Amino acid sequence: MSRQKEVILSVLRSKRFHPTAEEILLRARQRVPALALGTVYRNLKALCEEKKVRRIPMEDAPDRYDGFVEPHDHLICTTCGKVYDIPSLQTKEALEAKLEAPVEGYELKVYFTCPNCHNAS
Amino acid sequence: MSRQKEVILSVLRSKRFHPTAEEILLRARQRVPALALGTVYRNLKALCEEKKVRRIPMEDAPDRYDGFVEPHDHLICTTCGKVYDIPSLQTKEALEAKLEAPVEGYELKVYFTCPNCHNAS
DNA sequence: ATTGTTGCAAAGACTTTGCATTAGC
DNA sequence: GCTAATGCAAAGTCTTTGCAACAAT
Repeated sequence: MSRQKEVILSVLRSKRFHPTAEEILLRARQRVPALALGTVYRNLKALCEEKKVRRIPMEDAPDRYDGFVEPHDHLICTTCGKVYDIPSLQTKEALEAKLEAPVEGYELKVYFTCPNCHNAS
Repeated sequence: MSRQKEVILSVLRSKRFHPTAEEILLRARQRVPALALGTVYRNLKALCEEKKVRRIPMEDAPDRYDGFVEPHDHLICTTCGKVYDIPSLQTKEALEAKLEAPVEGYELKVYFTCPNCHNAS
């Protein structure tokens, strides 16, 4: 694992947040100043394939990435875009039982207005 | 409602499918030959805001659109990308009860391999 | 005439990729 | 040395937008 990949992964594991590729770049550059955005994307893609990182595709904004890969769902503020973790509200097995067919995975996103944004309005 | 918008909506309501903007363009041009892709996007956006159409954001492919707006979820083939409707597996109310917070909406996508693609492999 | 929409083409946002260079065995 | 990964910049994909022309009152 290259230094760059290592740093990108450690940024994602450093705390529970859901940064974009750009945000990862900024933090990782504190340790690898010459890091390029293309390298961030390349390594994120590889880390996702290795199941070490999870991508959170966003609807109208850059995708976010999650260093915590145990099953959980996401709660997304429709105002500021911030992403919160929530416990899994579905299981693959329950879905398979309902659908009576094998399921490869699922993605549940719940939209709300976070307390900050709610108070601000 | 302009002729263009009307035709776009009727394409989406003509049958249960989940076309991309391009696919809508091709079908709508049978009735409005000069139709432009920008106009399709503009009208799709308006129709979504009017809640007459639902957008299905896709992860690594052009978004798809759905002319049926009653609550339901989507089953997506990871091989061919085709989208199938399934009955709602969640309700907003159930989510609110679990999360103990007001919820604006949710999006559940379940991934599988459709029978066609499964047989082909 | 005025207002809203269109078609077209250019711009935008995000992500991927080609390639010469560099890093690590 | 050889291979894999990088930085950089250019290209790619999908979507949005500015604007002059057109439509519909």
